[in-house]
Amino acid sequence: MRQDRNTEQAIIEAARKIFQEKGFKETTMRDIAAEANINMAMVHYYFRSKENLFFLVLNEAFSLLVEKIITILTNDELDIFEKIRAIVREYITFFTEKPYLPQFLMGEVIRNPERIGKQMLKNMSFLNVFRTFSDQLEKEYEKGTIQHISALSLLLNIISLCVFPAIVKPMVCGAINCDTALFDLLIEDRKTEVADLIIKAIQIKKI
Amino acid sequence: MRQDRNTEQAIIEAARKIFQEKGFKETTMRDIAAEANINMAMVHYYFRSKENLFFLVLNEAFSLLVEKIITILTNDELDIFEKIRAIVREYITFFTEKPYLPQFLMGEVIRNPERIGKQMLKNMSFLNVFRTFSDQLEKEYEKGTIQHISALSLLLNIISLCVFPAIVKPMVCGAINCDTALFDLLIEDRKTEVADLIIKAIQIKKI
DNA sequence: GTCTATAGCGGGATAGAC
DNA sequence: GTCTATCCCGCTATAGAC
Repeated sequence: MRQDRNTEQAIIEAARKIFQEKGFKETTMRDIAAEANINMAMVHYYFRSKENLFFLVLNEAFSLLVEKIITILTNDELDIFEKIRAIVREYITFFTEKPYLPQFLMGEVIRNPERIGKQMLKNMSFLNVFRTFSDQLEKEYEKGTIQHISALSLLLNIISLCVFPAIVKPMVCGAINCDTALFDLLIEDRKTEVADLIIKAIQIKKI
Repeated sequence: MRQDRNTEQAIIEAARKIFQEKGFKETTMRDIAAEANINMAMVHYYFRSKENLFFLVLNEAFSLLVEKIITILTNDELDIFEKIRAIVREYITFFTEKPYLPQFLMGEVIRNPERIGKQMLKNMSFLNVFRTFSDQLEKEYEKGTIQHISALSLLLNIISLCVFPAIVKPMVCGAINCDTALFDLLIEDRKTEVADLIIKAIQIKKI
């Protein structure tokens, strides 16, 4: 009985789960095989090496995030403020639904920053998107509605405020001895608060 | 010839360097011994296990950071805004001087969040400091100078904006193909920009 | 395609001479 | 205290039977 796709799919799903939980080094091929209810040799049969399988899962997750932000930034119908609100809402929601992702991705960003950076660079659309957004910011500045700010700095602020709290959530809950559900409420509020904060900080108040 | 302290010190310094560069799993006792110009057995003689040595280095680094923020938050002579400015300035400066630290600490926060959280909880002064700051915020709110915001949310914002950019610096430089020196300039500007941003966002404008 | 068994290596830890 | 040599385990990867 042929069950190529079944087995392959089962391995990918198992790998996704275990890698995202434990990261590259802490995950063993035995773990993955066990989770997929097959033998360790099969994992090598389908994916040749642990690295191959890992990068498959990593790129998959990373692409999701990058596509989200690109979709928003290239939407001509949104002004700067709507884009900010959309990014914040999408990211915080996404991380709430997939709580392992921030740690998983950040772990790899820390372990191997150049690899991910290079890969983003290859994806040329990213640089273009960045420039387009930068132009839009410049125009808004000339209209006198916002302060001058570099696109990089603005994006860094947005991503920082969305991602970092998700990463430190387990530590903070331990440190101040609070329930994770309570922290989730705080995060829920941040879906609008963070955007408000950033917009208020760059917006020039009308008289 | 007795050289307890020399050897012990050499090991700690070597461990600090290698662990901070490569993290726990990627570091081997052989690496550390080589860096300290001694034998691997000596490292075990002085510190019994890899974990012992690692936590020594980790706690050392982590304490530095926590003490910095506690010192600022408990300084009665500073108002809310001065505290925000001081924390931002101290942290960004610190991370610029020790570029490995953010990655190192964050790596461990991701790998073992509960352990660090628990340890902070044991350090009871931290919870008190947090409450004191919370009270100060409440008073400022009653004076009508700032919007209502929880101490946790505010601190999360500050730390996020200081730490996250330092962590992703190598990736971002790769992604947009910019020199790290250029990125450092951007970070330098953030020593005041980040505080401005946060203060502008919570401050209630006088009429 | 799927399994069992094992090669082969790199790591932490330790015994024991000096 | 310091060294060399070695133990022993757990991991990735593969050989080979079915």
